[in-house]
Amino acid sequence: MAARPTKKPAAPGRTASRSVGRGGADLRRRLLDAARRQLVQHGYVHLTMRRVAARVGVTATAIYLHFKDKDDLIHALIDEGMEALQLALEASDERAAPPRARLEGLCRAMIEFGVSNPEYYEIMFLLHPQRMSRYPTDKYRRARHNLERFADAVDPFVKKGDPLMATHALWCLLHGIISLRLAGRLDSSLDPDEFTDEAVTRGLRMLGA
Amino acid sequence: MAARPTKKPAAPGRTASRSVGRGGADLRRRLLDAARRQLVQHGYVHLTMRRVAARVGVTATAIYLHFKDKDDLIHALIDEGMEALQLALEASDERAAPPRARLEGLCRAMIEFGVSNPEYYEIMFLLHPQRMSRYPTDKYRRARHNLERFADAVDPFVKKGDPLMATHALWCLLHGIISLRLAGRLDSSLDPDEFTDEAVTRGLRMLGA
Amino acid sequence: MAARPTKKPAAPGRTASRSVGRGGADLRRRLLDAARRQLVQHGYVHLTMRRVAARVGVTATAIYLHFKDKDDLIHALIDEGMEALQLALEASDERAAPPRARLEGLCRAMIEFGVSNPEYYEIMFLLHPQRMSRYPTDKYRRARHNLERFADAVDPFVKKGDPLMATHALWCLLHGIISLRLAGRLDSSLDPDEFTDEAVTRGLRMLGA
Amino acid sequence: MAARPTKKPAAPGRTASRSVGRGGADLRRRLLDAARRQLVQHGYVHLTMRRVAARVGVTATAIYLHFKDKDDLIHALIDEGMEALQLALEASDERAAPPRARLEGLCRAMIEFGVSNPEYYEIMFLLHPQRMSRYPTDKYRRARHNLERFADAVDPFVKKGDPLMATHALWCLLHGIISLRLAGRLDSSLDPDEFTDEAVTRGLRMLGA
DNA sequence: CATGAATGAGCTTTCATTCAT
DNA sequence: CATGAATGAAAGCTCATTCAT
Repeated sequence: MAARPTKKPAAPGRTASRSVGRGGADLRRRLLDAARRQLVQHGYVHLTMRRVAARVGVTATAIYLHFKDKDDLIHALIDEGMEALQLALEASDERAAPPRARLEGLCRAMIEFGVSNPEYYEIMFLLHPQRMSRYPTDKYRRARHNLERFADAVDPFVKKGDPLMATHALWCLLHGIISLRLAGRLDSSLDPDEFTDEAVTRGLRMLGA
Repeated sequence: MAARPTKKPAAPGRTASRSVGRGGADLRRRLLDAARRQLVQHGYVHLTMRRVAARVGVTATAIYLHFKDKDDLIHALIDEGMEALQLALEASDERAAPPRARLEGLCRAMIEFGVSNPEYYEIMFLLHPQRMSRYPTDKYRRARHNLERFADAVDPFVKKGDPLMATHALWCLLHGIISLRLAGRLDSSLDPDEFTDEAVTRGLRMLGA
Repeated sequence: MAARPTKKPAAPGRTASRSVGRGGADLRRRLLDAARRQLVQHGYVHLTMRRVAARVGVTATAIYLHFKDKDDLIHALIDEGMEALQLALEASDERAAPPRARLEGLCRAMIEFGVSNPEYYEIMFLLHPQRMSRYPTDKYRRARHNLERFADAVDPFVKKGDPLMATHALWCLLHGIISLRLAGRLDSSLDPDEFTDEAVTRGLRMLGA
Repeated sequence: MAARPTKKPAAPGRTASRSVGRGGADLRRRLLDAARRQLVQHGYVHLTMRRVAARVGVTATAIYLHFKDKDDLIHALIDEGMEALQLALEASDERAAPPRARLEGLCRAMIEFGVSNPEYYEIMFLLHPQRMSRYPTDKYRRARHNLERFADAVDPFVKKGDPLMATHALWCLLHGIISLRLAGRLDSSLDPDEFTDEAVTRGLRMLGA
């Protein structure tokens, strides 16, 4: 029933979502939400099936009605994350704006996403793919899509040299900012927001803007 | 290198004694090496005492002769890593060189270190401190020391603005480059070395060099 | 008896269901019984979850479905014991009988209980409370209740002096008798029953009866 | 006090016992002392070889030079305890005193011993013999000797009935008093010393005194 | 007389997962 | 659609004990 179609297309979130009455219904949704919360609170390792289930108010067994196994659950989470990021970037991508403003907006949106969705960011970019039983690589395509949006915005600035490389460099900077902030590894004397401002400015300069 | 001599002052690696059974007094070294390897292969959680011991050819109990507990083992690893990085940076820090060359050298050394010591890099910068039982914060001082070296090299380039922030921005870029490479999340069409070159160049430009 | 119905209200022991594998819902009961037996055989420390489980024919893990942890299991045992003793004393407390007969009956019942329920007696009175992770003190209230029954029966005999002290003295005698018998520390040339008779008689005389 | 000869008569531990300088010498003595202290602090179970050794400042291995195994150590402790009790009773046994005073003195000495040597008392009378690998029963002979002293003192009071039984009854009372006190199971509203007085008085009355 | 290094058995506990209902 | 009962594997750790030195 709707609630996040098992795999592909249309509806984001929950579509019709009529029955939320109390028990049954979109359990899948609630499981994912609980899992996401656990993820950020206790980290990947301590995301246990039992706890997720308990938080939602069902038995651990119930999870297996909706997900093949723990990895499947994580994969679904990654999917969601990818989609969420895509939406976030799309929403703040002002194609009509002047190139510099557009790119700056995208950068800020990216950082904003990472910082305010640490759970997603973690599984999307921090989890070593080798360490979770094979996340189907085609799923990463959506990730590439996001990168392409950046490439598109970066393009106007790159006169000489490979635009792809330039994009990647920017991407690295953004990733560095986000992940160090998430890990609490940024000097505590730095004001996070102020630093973000400066880092983005420098990021643009890096591209020659 | 880096070794971290605790008992045997002399030879780092494993001396001559190739012994495995009793008598292998350099067991500590071998345990650390095995643990480091496990860490990068399976991650923090799945670095198990049993596996580490087995890989070295001893019982799990034997580990406890050299390390108080799992955390102690990890901490020792971090210590080693910190020292190794410090040495690596020190070795390639040509203070006498022109500012630009010096900074570029440091950046390259940093990336080189991260890429060729994934085990160390991971525990040093990717592990959430909250998630491993408190690593004595004073140990992080060495980390700050490394950052300060960068700050020192960055200084000449920053005419206006906070040099600390500039340094951190560069640090973020470097961290992004390393961690994405380690996670295999960099576009496969990119030549790693070439990209490193370009990224470093852009990094310098970011600072106004 | 005493049973401690938690799930199945009816039959104590093990009902009809002799089942061992799945389905044996009275596993809790069987675990408690096994634990009790282990306790008297090997003592508190060597009462291991593994052994208890094995004796019953399940995995150690299964215990944790019924008891939070080892202490929880022990506590449940104490509870049962307290209840059993209370019932035993109540059953043989003939309030209507002449004071001497009543008190004598209680003494005999107490000894009888201790001697024929060594497992219970041990955890109830021989275990140092400091040495088992805090048994909720309110649970000891039932113990006091038993003592009060004795105090009530002792009262008529104590003309002068503190009845509480007299009761405790009697209690000490009874405890001494039971625990030395349980530990096999009573001279083997003594006939246990005969000795009990005499000791009780002397106990009453101790009170002035 | 001779240091407790290893087994039988002649040479006590170290013979001349000259060197107590610092390290070596009467290690055996110090081990026993440490063990006894551990016993009372952490209980029988947590009396570990390692801890005992550490407390004394030697390796666990060193213990095995002086004791066959853990049981042997405990046995030695029991021996000491028996001897200590014997000495304590002997010291306070005023054979010349009037019967009542003599017996009362013995009772008090016994209680005093138990209460102030909980470590000894525990292993001597509270440890189930079945649970420690066979303590040579002949060692218990010394225990019997102590009992006989009581029997001797009790004798004058027993006009009718078996004096042995009477003695045992008294013994039970004393044991009850001591063990309940040690276990902290005596009503906290009772003043220990006062109670001891009363209990002893009643104990004598129990014998007809 | 004593150590340092190591073992092997065992402990409690937790986890993902399954199966019958 | 969901549960309750159970499993098997594994984890971190501790203990008594031994052996070579």
